[in-house]
Amino acid sequence: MHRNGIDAARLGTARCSSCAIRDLVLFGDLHDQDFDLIHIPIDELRLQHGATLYSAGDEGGSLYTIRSGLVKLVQFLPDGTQRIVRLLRQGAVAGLEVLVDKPYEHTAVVLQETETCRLPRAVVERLSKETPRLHARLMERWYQSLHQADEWLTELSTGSARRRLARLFLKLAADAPNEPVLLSGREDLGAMLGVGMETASRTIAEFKRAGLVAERAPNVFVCDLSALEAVALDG
Amino acid sequence: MHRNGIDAARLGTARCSSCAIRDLVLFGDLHDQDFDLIHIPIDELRLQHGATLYSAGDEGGSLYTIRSGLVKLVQFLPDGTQRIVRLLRQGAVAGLEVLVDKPYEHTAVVLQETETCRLPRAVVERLSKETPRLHARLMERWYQSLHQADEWLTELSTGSARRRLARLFLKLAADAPNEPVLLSGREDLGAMLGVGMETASRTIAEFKRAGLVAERAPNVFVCDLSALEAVALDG
DNA sequence: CGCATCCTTGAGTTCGCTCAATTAACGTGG
DNA sequence: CCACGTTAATTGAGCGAACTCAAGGATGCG
Repeated sequence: MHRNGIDAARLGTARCSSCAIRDLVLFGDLHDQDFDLIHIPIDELRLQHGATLYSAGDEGGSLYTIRSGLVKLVQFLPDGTQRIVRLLRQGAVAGLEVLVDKPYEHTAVVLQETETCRLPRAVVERLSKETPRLHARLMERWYQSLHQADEWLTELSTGSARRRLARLFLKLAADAPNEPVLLSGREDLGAMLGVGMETASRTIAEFKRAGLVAERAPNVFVCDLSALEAVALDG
Repeated sequence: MHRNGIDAARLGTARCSSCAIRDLVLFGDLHDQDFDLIHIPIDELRLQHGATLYSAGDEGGSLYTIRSGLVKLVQFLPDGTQRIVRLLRQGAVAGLEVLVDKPYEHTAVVLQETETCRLPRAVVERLSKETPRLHARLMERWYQSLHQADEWLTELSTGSARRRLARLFLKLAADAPNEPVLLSGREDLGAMLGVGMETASRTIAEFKRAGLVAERAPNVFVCDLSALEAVALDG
């Protein structure tokens, strides 16, 4: 399952009822008696940059709740090129498709050190049968994924490379406006925006010259959000 | 609700238990006693080209099951341009977002004469509480939407206009390889592929000259699928 | 120190956009 | 029945953006 054994550290068996980010995760609404239904251990994992949660086409055994970090969902085209279709952050769920008995649609790769809970399919299905509360949570995750997919299409796949890049920075900075934005290389950047990596590099360089962003360290950017906003709209 | 009263004909109150396409629709798995729970009428509507099911931002009152026809989901960008993010055909559901208490994400516009069942939110929620069978169906719809969204991004928003157009034809012809493909104008075509309408027109013209497609009547195309396949891959 | 990887930058070409003019199709009213 | 107006589609010309191919720096690790 885990191709990069080196990069996957099993932290232990999760105790959901005392989860620190309980209100964010899939099982947040469950009660103690609900957890009694779980007889399969839920592993908690820490994964390093580059580790693979699962690969497209694998028969899905588990869903993954992202507790912290950043994960990319990659889709490969017949011609070999790849496209990043979504980013997953704290609270998101990867691998929902296993709930409808499909193999994984994407390859899920860790971009920044990630802590995740692996939820065996059987656990979610069992709980889903018993407790209506989980349904609402599940639908919210489906919605979030779908919403992000649509946003990705309209915001990051439409308009000039300048505008796309500006919108990406704004999106990544959105929930922590004062924190620097962390990226993971020009190649990935291109794959997110649907442009070549040279174009990504050139556009970043241009942004730096214009003072829209500054690269504090490799792939660590501080952004002038209002200036980026202007670029996202006017070009 | 219906901006185009002219184009919306109320066919009557649906009787789900004798639905002709029951195995395709959302309520397909329900039993007679389930339907007893419904005390709100489900309207069946016939809508003409150009009619609007709902508009982005509206507070969602209902979901819509597409019984036949073709509907586009359109998203408007801040700068005024619009992008078609998905097409809905027989069996698909529009407006799932109302189930998580969100306003409609898109504007849903009829491209080809469409028959649809309007499912008031309260009905779906009520049934969803009572019968687990509906959950599976609902998740399948979420999955279908998400899957299509991802496909749309990788197949119709990546690569040259030639390749995108070829892939669109293949996608539309997929479930009826011998039927002609129906489109709805170059403007919409551009909005699906993320290119200008002039480019859409030019590319169609090029395909016609090359014998890849033939336009039997305005917006009615017969396709050479294997030739299109080659274009989709090699360019 | 040397190799590998990632990033940058250049030059040339192609592709798609914009603006604009022309043609085609269709429905209305004279 | 034809002239007209309206809307959609086509086509051209010029421009700008992004791609490709390729070379040259930077950085880090063994």
